[in-house]
Amino acid sequence: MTKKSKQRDAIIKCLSNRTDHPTAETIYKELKTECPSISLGTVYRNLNQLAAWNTIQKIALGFGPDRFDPNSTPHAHFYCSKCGSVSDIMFDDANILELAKKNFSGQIEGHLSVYYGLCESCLKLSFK
Amino acid sequence: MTKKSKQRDAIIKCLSNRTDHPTAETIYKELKTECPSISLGTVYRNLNQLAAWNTIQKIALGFGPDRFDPNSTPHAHFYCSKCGSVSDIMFDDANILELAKKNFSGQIEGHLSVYYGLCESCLKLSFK
DNA sequence: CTTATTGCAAAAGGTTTGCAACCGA
DNA sequence: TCGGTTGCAAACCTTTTGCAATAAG
Repeated sequence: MTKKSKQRDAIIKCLSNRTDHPTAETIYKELKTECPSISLGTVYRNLNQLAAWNTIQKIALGFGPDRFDPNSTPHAHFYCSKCGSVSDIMFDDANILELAKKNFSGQIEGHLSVYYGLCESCLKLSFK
Repeated sequence: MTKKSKQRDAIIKCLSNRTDHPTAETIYKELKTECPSISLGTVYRNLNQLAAWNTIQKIALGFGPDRFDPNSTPHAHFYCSKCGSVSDIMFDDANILELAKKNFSGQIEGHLSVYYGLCESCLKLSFK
């Protein structure tokens, strides 16, 4: 049986208000002001729990700390190698999964997909 | 100027003889018999160097230790969530990159792509 | 002789975990 | 009261790094 907790609620609220796919540490620091007793371990524990419940999504970039996304629908992400920002790339995965399945003899259940390069604003800056 | 080293050659040879995308630790243990003085730090240093030279490829799965692939051509990988094996999925990335570019306003330079599920042999076992 | 490379061990970075205290049902 | 949740700190896992010694050119 799962009980409600002030900390978990605060974590969900904080994550839902953001579109920047923050790290556990970022969330921890933000919550520290409104809930000074919270600990980093609790943030990690709750984020993992929420991800296991498929309420949120954990995004591994392949380097550095994991990011978290309040949108648990499977979608690809983009990492800007200049400013470090992470954003969504929304498009239908179906064709991609089809293509992958055609080329693989096992059973594909999911896909971690991270594109990298220059985000829109860094791209603009590089032309100045 | 880059000098040749017995250790680096042994690492390349070891990796080239494998198709299982080993971790640095696995390579280290295998080399330990033929070259007992080698250290894990040296294995990491060389693998990173070779990846930077684009001689090999470093594969981040998003969890656990990184894997290494003697094939530096960009291609997707598959991780079996049952047996932990990593294998290649070869197919043309071009359409996928096209699709991603259409849906993103920045400049995409590369793509980390890891599928997961059951590999062929684990799939067979699950029907027994 | 010069300097890239090594082995070693310590440190870094990110995350998990054990445990006693706490709090919600 | 019962057991899920917390805060804390220590442990963990993987990888990087500083440094003196070694070896390639």
